[in-house]
Amino acid sequence: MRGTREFALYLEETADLLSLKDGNFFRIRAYRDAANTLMHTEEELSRIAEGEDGRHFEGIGAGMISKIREYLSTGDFREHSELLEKVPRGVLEIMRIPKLGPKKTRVLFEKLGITSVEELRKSIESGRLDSLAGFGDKTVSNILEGIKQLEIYSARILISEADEIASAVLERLRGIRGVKKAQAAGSLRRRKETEGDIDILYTGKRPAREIHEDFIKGLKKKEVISLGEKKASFIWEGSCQVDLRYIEEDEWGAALQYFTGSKEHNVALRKHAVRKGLKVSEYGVFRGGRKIAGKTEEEVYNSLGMQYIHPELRENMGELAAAAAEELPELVAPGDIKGDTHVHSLYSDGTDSIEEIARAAKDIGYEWIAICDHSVSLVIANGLDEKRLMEKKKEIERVRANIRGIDILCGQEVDIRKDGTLDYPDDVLEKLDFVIAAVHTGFTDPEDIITGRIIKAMSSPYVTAVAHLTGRLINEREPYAVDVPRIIDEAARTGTALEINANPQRLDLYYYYAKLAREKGVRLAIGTDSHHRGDLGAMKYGVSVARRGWLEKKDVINTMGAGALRKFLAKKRAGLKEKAGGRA
DNA sequence: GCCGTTTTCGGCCCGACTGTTTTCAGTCG
Repeated sequence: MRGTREFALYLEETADLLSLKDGNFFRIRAYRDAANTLMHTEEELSRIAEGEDGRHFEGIGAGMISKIREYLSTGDFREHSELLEKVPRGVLEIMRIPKLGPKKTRVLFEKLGITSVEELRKSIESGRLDSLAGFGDKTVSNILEGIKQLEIYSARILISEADEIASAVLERLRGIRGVKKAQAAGSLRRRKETEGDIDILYTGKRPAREIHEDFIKGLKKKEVISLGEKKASFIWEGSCQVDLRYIEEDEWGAALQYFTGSKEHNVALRKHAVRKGLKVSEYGVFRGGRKIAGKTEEEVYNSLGMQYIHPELRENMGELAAAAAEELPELVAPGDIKGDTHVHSLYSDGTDSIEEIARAAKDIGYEWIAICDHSVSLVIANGLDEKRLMEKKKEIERVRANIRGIDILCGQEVDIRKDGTLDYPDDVLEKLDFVIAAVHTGFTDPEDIITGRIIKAMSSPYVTAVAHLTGRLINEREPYAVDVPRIIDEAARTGTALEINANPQRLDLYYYYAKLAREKGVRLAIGTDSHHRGDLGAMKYGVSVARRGWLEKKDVINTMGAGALRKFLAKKRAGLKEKAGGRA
């Protein structure tokens, strides 16, 4: 799987290099399509190369198969290595500057020999671009601004930050005279984990340019990127690009569909439409010159002979075929959630007492909550030894008696030690209602070591779920090396749940692994990893990941009532003890 | 380079905004 991803990146790079060399447009796209397919599969690269010349993988044909084979035996393939000899990687970096594409980058490289962003900046300062055809004053100043943007805004923002920005922009927009309805589209509406920019659509009864001009009053001039009749782009409070788009009322559905994406979903949808003799654009669905749909999204999908597809599913991962066959899943929804599986209290590194947490959970409408503090090894987070753990258990019993209507589970987030053993002995684990096992050490160990630790932990009858499986912190820390598909298989075998960590900086398990887990019959546990009761609201981000992973209510243990949940917890213990010969 | 309900060749998704080349190319989504 690791090899698959690296190979996909090489394909992507080959496409970039070809575009600089003025390669055939469709050939370049074929490389990108193949890269995209491989980015979204869990299949081993060697398995793909074995298969019936890869026919069942979209965009992987005989040519790609032979490149895969070459890559598997040599670590690279000829087209890629030869192109890289001719074009330094620094040139690819230049192409990432906003408003610089392959054509202009190529001119800079071939006419002036510029091979890095830094060199480009110096060349502009020394006036080397002044006499270059196609590089007027405006273009040059845009490049300088683009270099700054590349540095400042290159990190994608978290979905939680994007939600805040979108709310603020929507509030401002709705306050402008003539604006009727307004809504966020784009990756934010698909609830993608991070956003590169934010798309806002609106309808209005005043010329859009006037509305745009009203909107940008108060923004700094350099924050305004473009200002057109239908679209305006700007940087919101120095952090993120926002695009506003004016939409005609009767084209709302088509526009919302189009600007929600994903790009891959839309391309596939349009191909599907073409096969049916129809044309889809952001203005509607057309047969010949006649518009047959466009007012609502439902209408758009229905006119193409398929069910409405929820935005979270629109990643071209099989949703079009499922919608055409009326086989889309009934996605789990925020209202289905009856409890949170991962909350820290004052006992370790949280800020609230168990009673405060329980009352907050009850206010949300939960039926139960699992208080999972850190275990003894995690000294830095005030991990609990056995004595304090028993105090915590007693306190939970006291609070349980005090607050009616919510079940409090005594849980722990138990460290998986370096050797794969758990941080408490079995007789202590047995006293807990809910155990999530987690890796907090050895992040740089190789894949087989970390995978082995987790698999060993899952074999314990007391481990309910594995927390934040890859350990990534978005924009801060890369995931550790772990063979997720193997762990999913093992989770299925042992009846262990896998956590979807709902903290917006983690969102780990990733949605495509959640989908794989569902396909293998593994249950998912959504935990907010809250350290303050105000963080319990992060549940919605976990639910979004679940929805993006095609999960239904029955796939998510948070939808169980307290009684059903306790039965589920007992089942794994009983099952694994039985397999161990009934001696445990 | 991929692909097939116009099928082994000849197509391959669609449109807006910007800047500059006064009729369009490049970039972006």
